[in-house]
Amino acid sequence: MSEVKITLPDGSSRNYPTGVTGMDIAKSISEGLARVALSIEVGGEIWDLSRSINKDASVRIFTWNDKGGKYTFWHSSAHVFAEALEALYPGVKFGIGPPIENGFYYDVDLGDKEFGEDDLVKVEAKMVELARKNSVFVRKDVSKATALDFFTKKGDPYKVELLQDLADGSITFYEQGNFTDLCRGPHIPNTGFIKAVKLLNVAGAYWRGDEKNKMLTRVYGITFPKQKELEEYLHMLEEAKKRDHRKLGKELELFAFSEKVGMGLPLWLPKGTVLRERLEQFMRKAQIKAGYDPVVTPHIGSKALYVTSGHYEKYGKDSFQPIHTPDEGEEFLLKPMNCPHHCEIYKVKPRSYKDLPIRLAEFGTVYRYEQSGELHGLTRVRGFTQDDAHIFCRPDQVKEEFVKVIDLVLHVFNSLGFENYTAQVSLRDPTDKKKYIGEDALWDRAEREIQEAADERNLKTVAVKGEAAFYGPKLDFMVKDALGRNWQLGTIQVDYQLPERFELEYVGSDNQKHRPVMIHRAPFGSLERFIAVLIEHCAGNFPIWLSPEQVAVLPISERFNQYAEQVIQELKNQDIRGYLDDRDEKIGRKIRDAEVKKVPYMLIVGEKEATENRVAVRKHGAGDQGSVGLDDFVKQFLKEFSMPA
RNA sequence: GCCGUUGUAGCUCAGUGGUAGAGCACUUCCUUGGUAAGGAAGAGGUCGUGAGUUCAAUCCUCAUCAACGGCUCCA
Repeated sequence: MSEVKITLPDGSSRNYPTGVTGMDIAKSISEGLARVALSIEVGGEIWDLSRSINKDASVRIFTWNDKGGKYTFWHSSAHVFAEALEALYPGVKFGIGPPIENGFYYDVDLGDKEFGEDDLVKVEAKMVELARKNSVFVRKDVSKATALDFFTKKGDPYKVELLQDLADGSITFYEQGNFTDLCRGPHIPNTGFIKAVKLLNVAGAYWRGDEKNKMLTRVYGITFPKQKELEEYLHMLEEAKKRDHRKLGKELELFAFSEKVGMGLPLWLPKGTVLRERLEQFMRKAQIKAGYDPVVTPHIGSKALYVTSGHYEKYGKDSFQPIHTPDEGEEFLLKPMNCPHHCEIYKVKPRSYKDLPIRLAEFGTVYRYEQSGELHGLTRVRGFTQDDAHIFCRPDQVKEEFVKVIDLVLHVFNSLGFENYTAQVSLRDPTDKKKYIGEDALWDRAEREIQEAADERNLKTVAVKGEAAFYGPKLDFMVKDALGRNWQLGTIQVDYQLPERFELEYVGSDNQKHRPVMIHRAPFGSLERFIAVLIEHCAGNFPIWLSPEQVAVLPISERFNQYAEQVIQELKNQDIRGYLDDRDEKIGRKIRDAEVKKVPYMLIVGEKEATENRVAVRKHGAGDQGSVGLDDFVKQFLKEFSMPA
């Protein structure tokens, strides 16, 4: 009998009879493993445990504790969802139903049926019922003709469409209970592993992600092998919602929106403004150190400016519409980006190669007419301020400048404790060249330079096609929000197009005219989005150098208000931000209110403190810290909590 | 922009085909209290907006605006 050599993750290997299954291997390792095994990775592919292995391979058995195991589990859950849906609503047509980071979704076409909350509950119950049947997932190789015939007869046009793109010989069906689906697999051994089911929400999604196609109903769900894990997950979601910047922004009085002002146009309240201005100061300082020159440009610019830049052609009809003046035919646009203005600053005088790089920085407020459905708290707004700068440099300086910007971005992230970011190299979509301007050679060069610069700083990057700006590729720093959604914060872009369009020049050492290269960069991205993500990261407990209110002075009774005034005045003299709570309330109440407002330090003053010029220190979330002299407190505070350099 | 859900006091939310309620916040008074909510009284709402059905609409219908969850988009 022939044998196959199976190598396990620990490097050990064993021989098994040819045709051994993952389940056989699991059992041979331990009965315990066999009971919890969900799928198996064979030579880099994830397989069903029941599939025969016919050649030597490295394997890894997945359980619920592995990402691959969860993936398999949720993929199978999507099939059970589909089975339940079909049982309850015969005639439903199915799109695709993949596993995702947390759970799965299935896109379905329910015809005219409205699918709401009640339906979710019904389908959930049905799923649990079906899962209990311990139906086995059976894999079948089918020919394309058979598959097409099956789904045509069943009346599943979306599956038929999917099949048309698949090659004959590579098509598999999976069947469990009364449900058969076109599926590459793999699946868990049987439905009985699925013990807890929650359908989370209903959404619309265009078929194949194309807005020209029909919109299907997308149902999101998640399943677990234990009820308790589902409860923990739902609890975790609730906790995450408490950190939502929209909730905290309201509670901590940082920003607000007004229907009258207009959607997507944030109003910065006094406390939010302090936070914002602190961040600006921090960035200004860092930029001065890095050789940037601050500039200021107007909020509008004539249409000609954007025709030159190419933005008008690209976004003109999807922007806020032109502002007209009493002069016939004169048009201005609200500025949607700062680059064209900065190009004009570059052009105010002839530049020599010795002047480069020129780094023009501006906290530029821009306005973009985002689609109404896209607006989202502070992370996607119609008016926002970029910590923008444009570096005009010689071609031979691009990489060095790019690397310096990477350092600046990392400095910002480190100073604010952002550790879990993804550095994404955003490239062109090679299949859709119409979306971009400029010659291929320049694009290739820019894409190469970005990757080289990232490599130079040992930045772990992921390359994503189709995410470039229309004028050039980018290096984007992506950070997740409280609910796991990805947002782009910092961005660095190499641009050979705008210098061309604006006919920017410098005189080289050869006394000839040359084109500079432009690097667009914004380490925060936008103040708005950055603050949103910052709020969610620290759950409103800001680093103290950023806190809108750093210290609350709480007199024990009105008798000590006068001393408290002295304390708060001294703090203000030392640039420490704080407030005096001189309300006619008990100290317990004042403390509670300050704790709820997440004020980092509370200074409690009464008889003892007033006579000895001391303060009783209480730290947010940590309680009483004992009493110190006011001067010592101030000294220590300034030492510990000044803005990072 | 598209699909779905929601819209009641400053905030969080009850509630009803016969023009509304709670808690917190707010105002006043009492209280002067030592580390997470002292007590009392009061004020506050065209029930998102517009139209329709009805003797009567906050509630039913339609439209519209906004927010929320997604999709598409994101200079």
